Amino acid sequence: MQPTRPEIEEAFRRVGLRRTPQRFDVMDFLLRHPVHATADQIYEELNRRDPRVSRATVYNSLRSLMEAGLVREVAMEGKAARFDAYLRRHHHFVCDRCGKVEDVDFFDLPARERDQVIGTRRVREFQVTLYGLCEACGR
Amino acid sequence: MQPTRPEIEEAFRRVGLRRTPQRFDVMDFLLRHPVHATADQIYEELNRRDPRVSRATVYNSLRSLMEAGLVREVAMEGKAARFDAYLRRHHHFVCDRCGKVEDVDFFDLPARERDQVIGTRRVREFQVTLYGLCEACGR
DNA sequence: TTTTGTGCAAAAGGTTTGCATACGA
DNA sequence: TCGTATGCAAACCTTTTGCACAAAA
Repeated sequence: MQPTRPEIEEAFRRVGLRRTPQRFDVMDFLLRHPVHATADQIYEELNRRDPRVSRATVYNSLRSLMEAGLVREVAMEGKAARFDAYLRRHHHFVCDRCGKVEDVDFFDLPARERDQVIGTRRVREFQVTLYGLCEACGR
Repeated sequence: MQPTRPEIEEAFRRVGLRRTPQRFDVMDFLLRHPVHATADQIYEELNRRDPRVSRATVYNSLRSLMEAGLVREVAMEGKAARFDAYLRRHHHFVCDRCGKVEDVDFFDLPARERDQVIGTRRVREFQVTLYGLCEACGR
């Protein structure tokens, strides 16, 4: 989109991604809407603003952004995947009722239990997903 | 299949699920193969043993088992869903290389951090997923 | 100029559904 | 018997792919 968003340009440069308008817009959308949109929601919005944007390109962009580590896919039971700008570590909260996915601040695991449980596996990363009722649904 | 498996019959009775051969076999398969099979893998195996088993019925059975809380769906980024008999709480480990999903023993989260992070949301459950290299791939 | 991305439409999974029939309780 | 599950095939939804053209570095 219009506002230059130097952080995106810088991130693209850092990971060696070409700056195409479509790819830029996908990243921009994810940063502006931290609501874990589906590929289709991203497509609808970008295509409405600029009809040149195709569904395939949204998927392609998401893939390159994921491969570059700037975006993460949040696998959702049964439903379409959701996407998440991943510039800083965090966990997720999924509302049982409205299905919304919210970011929650990162926190670490208790080292003792974790080490006991992982045995000799080499753990690169972990992700905590909490389920329950979000603030709006919970009252 | 053949061996009566009283634990399954009992679980079905407990949650009020009819005992059909197909449904029973799906549950039995998941208990015998704690490898987080896809619906299609379950279908292939059951249909090979008994050609009367259809794909739709495998999906239907998985759905009723999930609704009854006996089975859990493990959402996998990009790929087909995997299914997991969920008679006791546990977490998951996903191998980056071979894609295998392993159960790891349940452990709790540090209460302080968790409460800070969830704020006023009502958390019903949580799930930790660890990523890395499994024992076989790690050396 | 070289390489990579884009758009389109078609294809490929994976999962759900409608309907007549079969089966469990 | 009554109500629910099954099997089949078709429908559906999401995602990927092949190819010719366009744009980035």
